[in-house]
Amino acid sequence: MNKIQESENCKNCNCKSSIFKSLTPEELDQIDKGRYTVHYKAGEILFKQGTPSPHFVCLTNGLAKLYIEGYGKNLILALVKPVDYIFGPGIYVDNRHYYSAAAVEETTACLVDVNIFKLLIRKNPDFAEEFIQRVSRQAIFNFDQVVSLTQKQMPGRIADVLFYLREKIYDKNPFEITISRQDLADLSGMSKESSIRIFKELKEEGILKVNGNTVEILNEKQLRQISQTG
Amino acid sequence: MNKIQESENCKNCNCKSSIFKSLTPEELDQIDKGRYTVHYKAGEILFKQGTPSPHFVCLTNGLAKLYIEGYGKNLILALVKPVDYIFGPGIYVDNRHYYSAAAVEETTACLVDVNIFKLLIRKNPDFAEEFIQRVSRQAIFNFDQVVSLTQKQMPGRIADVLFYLREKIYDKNPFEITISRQDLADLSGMSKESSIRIFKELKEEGILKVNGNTVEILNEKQLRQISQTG
DNA sequence: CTGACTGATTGATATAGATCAATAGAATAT
DNA sequence: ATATTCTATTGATCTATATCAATCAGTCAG
Repeated sequence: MNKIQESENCKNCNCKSSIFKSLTPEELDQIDKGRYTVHYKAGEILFKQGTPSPHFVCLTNGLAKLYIEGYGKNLILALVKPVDYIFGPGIYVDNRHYYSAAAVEETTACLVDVNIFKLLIRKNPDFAEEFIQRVSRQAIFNFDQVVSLTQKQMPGRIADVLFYLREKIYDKNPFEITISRQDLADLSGMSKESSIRIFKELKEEGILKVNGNTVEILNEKQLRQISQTG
Repeated sequence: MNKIQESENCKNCNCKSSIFKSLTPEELDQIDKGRYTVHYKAGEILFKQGTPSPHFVCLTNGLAKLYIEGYGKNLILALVKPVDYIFGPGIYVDNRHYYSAAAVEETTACLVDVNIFKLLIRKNPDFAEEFIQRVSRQAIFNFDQVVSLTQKQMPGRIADVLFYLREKIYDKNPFEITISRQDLADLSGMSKESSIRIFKELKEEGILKVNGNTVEILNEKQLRQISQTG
């Protein structure tokens, strides 16, 4: 991920998430007061499922994974890249995290006091609406994911993950995969070995070109087909 | 489900969903203006995935299922009973339904104009906050479901569905299952035949007592165990 | 009462995908 | 440079679960 210029203040920060666009300069000042910046090395945990959630996280550099620690394995709900924020549902329920977050690459994040955020939600209807919109989009994404995971076979699920990585995360083709094969498996709800095997098959069929961690989707049509047929 | 007394007006309606508690009488009047009551027979569709979503639905009687029509099969996201509302994420995104809803039993619902609802979200911060809380709880529920569906084996998934039915839907033990075996399967992400088989096994092990459609959880501890071990 | 449709049940079979085990590379430490 | 550790890869085996097919029970129209 490209390095984004950080700022000393939320007002003139060019890495602020788009939901903040409806906030006035004064409101951004409020946010800024309860904010601090933290750096994480790859692999480090931002927060753990089950722990209290006193702030929400805005990613300004790097890449993080959000994952549920289930029964033996993990399920990756989403990857988060700059500039996006991580705002779990627990904040409006019992102030706990319902999933864990870990840095996949070297990562920088702003932590913002959750109470200030909640206050602004009450005060600024545009901001509230923007927020509800984000939460809604997230829910729709989760629907797609759960259908993919429960109704498609492995090749379809891997296809979906590949499209996700290309369109939502790395934003180009070819792209360099910076997550591990285990992460790939946790994203597609299968064993690490299976994800590797499907990956290989797609490569052998000429649908993917794989060079180390650099992946290119050569035959988009066919991959789309695989995604559809499950 | 017991029949709940309906009213001619939202203000003195005793079947209003609890999120409306933060609304003033005037605001309830507004809701009431764009509201109408509809009856559905068992099996009838309230709305279809993909169609526009001009109102949100508040269930006052009966039982409905919310389900995603996937690749060949359906996935039931939730059952909805009185008094609860159905408010899909599409309303704040592109005004489309992202899942379908159908009556499982004879059902009555109030349809409320979505624009009035949105207006009140902007106007009344308590209402907005209440709404966000609901959406958050829903998200947490979905997390639990996706973990159950992707990481547990069939007995664990059926156990989860049984607890769901007892605790969240029928609210008693023994309870009478009013959904079909196919619905049971769509709730637990497996084939109809498999759901029947697991059901039978639980009965034979003495964990369940089954009499027609009346089910009693006899050994809660053991069923909880099955849910845990996957 | 009787055929005919629908949902529930059971059994037999096939297979997608997990698991286990071994090896090969890469990366990091000594 | 070498040892060590961790991740990636491949192969062999096993099993959970789907699918197919048949039967059974209940319900409804005539």
